[in-house]
Amino acid sequence: MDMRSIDLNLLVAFDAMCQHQSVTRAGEAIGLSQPAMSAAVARLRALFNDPLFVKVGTVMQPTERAQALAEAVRRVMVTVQQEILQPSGFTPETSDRTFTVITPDIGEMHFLPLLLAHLAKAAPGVRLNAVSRNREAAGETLAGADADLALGYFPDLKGSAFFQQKLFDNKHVCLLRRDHPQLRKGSLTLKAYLALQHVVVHPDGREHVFERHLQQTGHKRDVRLELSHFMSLMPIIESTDLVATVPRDLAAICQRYTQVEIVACPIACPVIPVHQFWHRRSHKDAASIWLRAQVAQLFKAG
DNA sequence: AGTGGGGCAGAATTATGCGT
DNA sequence: ACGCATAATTCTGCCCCACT
Repeated sequence: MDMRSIDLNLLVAFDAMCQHQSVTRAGEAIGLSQPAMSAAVARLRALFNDPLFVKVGTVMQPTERAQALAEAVRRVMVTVQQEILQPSGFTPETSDRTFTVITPDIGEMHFLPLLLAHLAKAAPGVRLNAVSRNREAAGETLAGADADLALGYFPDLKGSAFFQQKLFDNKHVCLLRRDHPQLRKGSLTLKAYLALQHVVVHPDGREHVFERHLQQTGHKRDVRLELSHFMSLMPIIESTDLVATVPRDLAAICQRYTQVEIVACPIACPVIPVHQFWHRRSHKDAASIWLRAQVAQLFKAG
């Protein structure tokens, strides 16, 4: 049977007949006169090649064919009512939605603890899925409906397809172990900074703002260790004389969990603007709007 | 591509017949 | 008397085509 040959309103009539077992009552229930309802039943009979409802005493009793169809038709009615005709809204208190957020490992450390704590109270059924994407893939993932939000520094997410909201500026600071000899010598001068041994993180596919700035200004450092993950920094800084130059939010997390100190960086690198990004596809989506509002409330500076 | 008019098919309504 | 089916009539929505 071709879907196009069926008037789906006939399923409404069928469902009403199952519920009321009377042409007149079923018609009243769905706003049809008795003759119109009778005609709808006649069309259903022709469609399914079965009487569907036969008069037994005072009721129109469903035939075996009608009984076999009834449950499936009811499911269609419920699905249409609940998932198509319901006004689009988002109820955080009862939602069991899973939000997917693109963010690098720094972002996971910075955003997720606070966001999760907030969700536990405001939306206890909501789940979070944090994924890491490089600069090019972040846009494709948002556009492909595989993520709701990107949090962090994504300079490539431009154009009319994407919206963004600035959350805060991240500047670079230096991270040394708490009993590092340099800390006894006062503030960190450029000369002292360049004389130290450095650990540098090159996360895969991410923008290396500070490295690019050093190249442009011609400063040369003694790099003793290169890493691909920020997570490894904490035990390494804590147990060596190496210095790392990292975004302030990461440095603050390291300081919270390990014996390290934050020192102002003597090289004035441009600040890194941290935004939340979303695709125009989810711009009007009630759940996405709600999530963006929570992120802005929790992390937007000023 | 969008709009408006004519024609057509089918669904709804009214009136009525028929069976229980 | 009540409820279902049917004939005649009316109404509505869709399609096609011409026009802008």
